[in-house]
Amino acid sequence: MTAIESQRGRLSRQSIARSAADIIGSDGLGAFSLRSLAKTLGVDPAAIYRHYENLDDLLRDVADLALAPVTEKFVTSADPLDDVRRLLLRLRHVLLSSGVARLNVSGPSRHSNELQITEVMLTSFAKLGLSSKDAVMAYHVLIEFTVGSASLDAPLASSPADRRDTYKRWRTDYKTVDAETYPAIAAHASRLYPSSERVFATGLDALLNQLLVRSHSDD
Amino acid sequence: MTAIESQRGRLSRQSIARSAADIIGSDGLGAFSLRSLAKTLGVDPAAIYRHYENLDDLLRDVADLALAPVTEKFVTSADPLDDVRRLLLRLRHVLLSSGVARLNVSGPSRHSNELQITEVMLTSFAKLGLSSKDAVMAYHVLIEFTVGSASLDAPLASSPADRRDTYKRWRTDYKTVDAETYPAIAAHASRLYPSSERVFATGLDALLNQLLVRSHSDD
DNA sequence: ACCTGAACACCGTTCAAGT
DNA sequence: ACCTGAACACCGTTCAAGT
Repeated sequence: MTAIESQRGRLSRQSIARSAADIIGSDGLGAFSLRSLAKTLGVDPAAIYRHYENLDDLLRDVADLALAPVTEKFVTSADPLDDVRRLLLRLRHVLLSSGVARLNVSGPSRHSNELQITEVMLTSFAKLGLSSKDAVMAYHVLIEFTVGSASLDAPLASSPADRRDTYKRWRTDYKTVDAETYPAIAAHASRLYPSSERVFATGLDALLNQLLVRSHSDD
Repeated sequence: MTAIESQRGRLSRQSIARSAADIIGSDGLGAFSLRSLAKTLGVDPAAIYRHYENLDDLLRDVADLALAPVTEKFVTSADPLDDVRRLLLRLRHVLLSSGVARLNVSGPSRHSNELQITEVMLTSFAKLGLSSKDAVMAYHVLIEFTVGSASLDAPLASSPADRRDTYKRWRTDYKTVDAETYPAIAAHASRLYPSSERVFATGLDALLNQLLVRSHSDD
């Protein structure tokens, strides 16, 4: 109910990043821009440049902010492999539900939530007896798979029902391909495009399984 | 040497898509826009809309055009698993070198080059004795890993030397994290960020290995 | 010190007009 | 039928000006 009395000191990196994360979380990445953010904040677009160098700089903060729920209240168990599994399933879910999956932040942000995820994974691998070399490699492979596949699945993240419909449409599209030129596709058409959750879970388990095998030979 | 004599009939879906792929291939995705493409073609931006419904429609063609080298002169061997391995290494390389890795084309284009890749993979899995269900799942997992990780590695694709420098910088950055809060990261700092090629190769081999294991139990 | 306002150099897309 | 030109509703970013 209080009217805006002063335009000074209202902004901070925190309040800007949080507002940006809110816009992306509720209306999607497509609804976000520096200008739409400024409008939401009731501020001139240029004002943001007093707090952030540029859009990339801001998005790095937004991405890390969105990752907070991944390690929040995460309790490690006696099974380090299951810990990693649960953590990465959480990571995928958070990336998709927060709307930041498609955010083009290149390279590690090295902010707290990202570092926390890295720390949990590397600790788990150490518990599993992996060498430093294997642990680091496992970390990168699993992160690339999780973040990469979340990024590919993100555009379909609108609603579960919409997603199923999209997949269904793609499957029927595959049925129309020429069976002479593409016999294998024609034969598998009805099975193509299972739910992306099942694809991810299958790939994740395959990778985790193989990490166990690797830990035997290298110890 | 012939001057432009007529503005009519100079455009086609083929010539537009090819020109777009050329721009992206030589100057990168950042240099491409509908307007920059129109300028290269010596045409008004609006002219493109006579041939393509919108940008997404055009990019679908561009993406498939870029995939041509993947199956070109690809010869299958007596080892179907190695065929898949070679195909996906090619796919990654083409995605990165053509500049289209970051192209946000959601869903399958169902154009010829994409279908060709799908056909080779599904055929190889059949040769390996995988069930239809397992073959389709393997296909999706491997494509998500390959396309997803290429997408994440793309921004670093400038030059191999630049890439190494970037990784080196990141590794030294990790050495500055607080060793009390992040002991595992501190312990592994010097090893973090191995070459993305090695990460991909490791993940790919892990997944392919696991596919063999799976094919035993489900036959 | 922090925000505003205007400007710059861009976008994708639409639509009436030309040929 | 195909392309042009102008317009619309946007972008991120810079910089002088206000308070």
